Amino acid sequence: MSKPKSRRGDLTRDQIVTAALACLDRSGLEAFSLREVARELGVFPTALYWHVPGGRNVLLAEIAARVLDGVTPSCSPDVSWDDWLLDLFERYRVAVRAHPNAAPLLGARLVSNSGVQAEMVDGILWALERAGYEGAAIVDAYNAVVAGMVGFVTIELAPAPDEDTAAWQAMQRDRVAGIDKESHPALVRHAELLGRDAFILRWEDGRARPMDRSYRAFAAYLIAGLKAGHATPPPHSPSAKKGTARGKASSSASSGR
Amino acid sequence: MSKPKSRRGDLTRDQIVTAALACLDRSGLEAFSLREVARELGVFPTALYWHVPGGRNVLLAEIAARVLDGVTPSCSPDVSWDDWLLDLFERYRVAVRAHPNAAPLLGARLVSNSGVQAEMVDGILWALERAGYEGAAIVDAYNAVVAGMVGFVTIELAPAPDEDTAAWQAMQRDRVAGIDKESHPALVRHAELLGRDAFILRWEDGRARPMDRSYRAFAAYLIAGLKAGHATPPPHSPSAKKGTARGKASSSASSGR
DNA sequence: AAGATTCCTGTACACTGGACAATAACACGA
DNA sequence: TCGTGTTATTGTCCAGTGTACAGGAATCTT
Repeated sequence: MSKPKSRRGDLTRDQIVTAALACLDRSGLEAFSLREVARELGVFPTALYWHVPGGRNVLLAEIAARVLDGVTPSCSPDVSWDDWLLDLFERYRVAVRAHPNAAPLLGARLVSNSGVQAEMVDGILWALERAGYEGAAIVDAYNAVVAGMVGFVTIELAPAPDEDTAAWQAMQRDRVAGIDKESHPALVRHAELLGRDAFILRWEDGRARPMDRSYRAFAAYLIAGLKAGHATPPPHSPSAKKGTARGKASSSASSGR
Repeated sequence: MSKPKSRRGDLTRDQIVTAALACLDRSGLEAFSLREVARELGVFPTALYWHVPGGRNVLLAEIAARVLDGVTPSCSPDVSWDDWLLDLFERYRVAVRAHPNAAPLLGARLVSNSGVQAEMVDGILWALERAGYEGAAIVDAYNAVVAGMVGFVTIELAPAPDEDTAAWQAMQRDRVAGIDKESHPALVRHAELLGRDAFILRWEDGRARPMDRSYRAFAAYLIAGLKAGHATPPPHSPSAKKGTARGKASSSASSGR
């Protein structure tokens, strides 16, 4: 699988990305190294620079693009816009779950290859138009969709520390078990149910314990909000002063375009 | 600030975390190194291992905890639950924006220090209880809140590539400018407005161009969904078969406990 | 046949996180 | 006052990283 190289001019950019994705799947993002990719291809590390100028970061971006290849559903007018969005949510998650180690690339980097994802962007806008959004409001709605979809999956798959998992899991479990009943009553009240299925408290990541139900609920919340939000355009728009009341805190405001 | 060390027994864990956070703020996460932290403290790199067993990763986790210290608003029954959530959203973002380079730590890692964030968890649950959530549904609502809040900010602050930004920005801008009008009509239609304020298309990250308005809109959507969602409990619950209609795609389902 | 281009081999460098042993400074009981 | 053990830090070391750069061989062009 790695040996039948060595001929001349065989090394393709695609091959490199494929091999790199395989490495990433196998060894995780922390341990990802150009040298391992090169080893896999039976090639000197610096050979990669010829096909992937820009080196490591560019290669990682390429991987991200590859992972997201083909996620966007087709824009058939037969499906309602909200069903289309739900479909996109589902497919995105499936695609990323196929390469969970790539999740941080998609969520915690400004992906450069907007070319590849153009159809996704186009699709979302198309759906939101059909939902009644237009003008400046569509920008916020679009950002909400992307942030929700990408954000949830990124966090769901955020990797747990790799050092002896057993001990760490036990520690984590004990920690939530030993939380003060007096000062954190609500937490203790639901500790049982939250257990391994709640962000922050859980001791397994989304690989070991998928969060299908929560993800679907999340998508439902968001889309419900988008349905309502278009009727009453959120905060901004011409006249809007107290829109949604605020509490306290928050120093920096302003600068929102 | 870095010299008056050298005495004995002066090195504290807190000092280390402080210095590390300073390094992170200055040099970014990619370039973050124990050696730089040690240099800042005027100390040998391996000395850090004494106070921070576990090394790099543990130190990063510690930083994350430090950044989130004190975000959670107090749970006064005077504010409505949705206002309280809005306040949390706002404060969380302000806290992370103060140390944008730490954003990936919060969003793309399973933070271990659940102890520190116990009050946040407790607060969210308290708010959701007042919103009418209980039983299994509260888990999903909780996850939705965390995923939304953390997810958005993580993506907003996802770092742009650091290599000569000017050239990269130009390239990125040209790319969206040159998108095919025929195959991506909706995109081109809104390209003007989306421009620098939309995920994926933008060529600056959230440091250079904050997304205040979109964030607030996002929070509003989500909370609106949570209001509605509690009335009609989402997908699951005893009898629920077709809940929300689905489109196509989606191979893997199941396993949601 | 000769030259230019394309692709890859090698070498080199500055840097990383972290294991480990030696060593200095202190605390404290005798 | 003197050991003596614990704590905190210094050094040394190693395997491994990304990538700049100089060549050299295979292939294509003329």
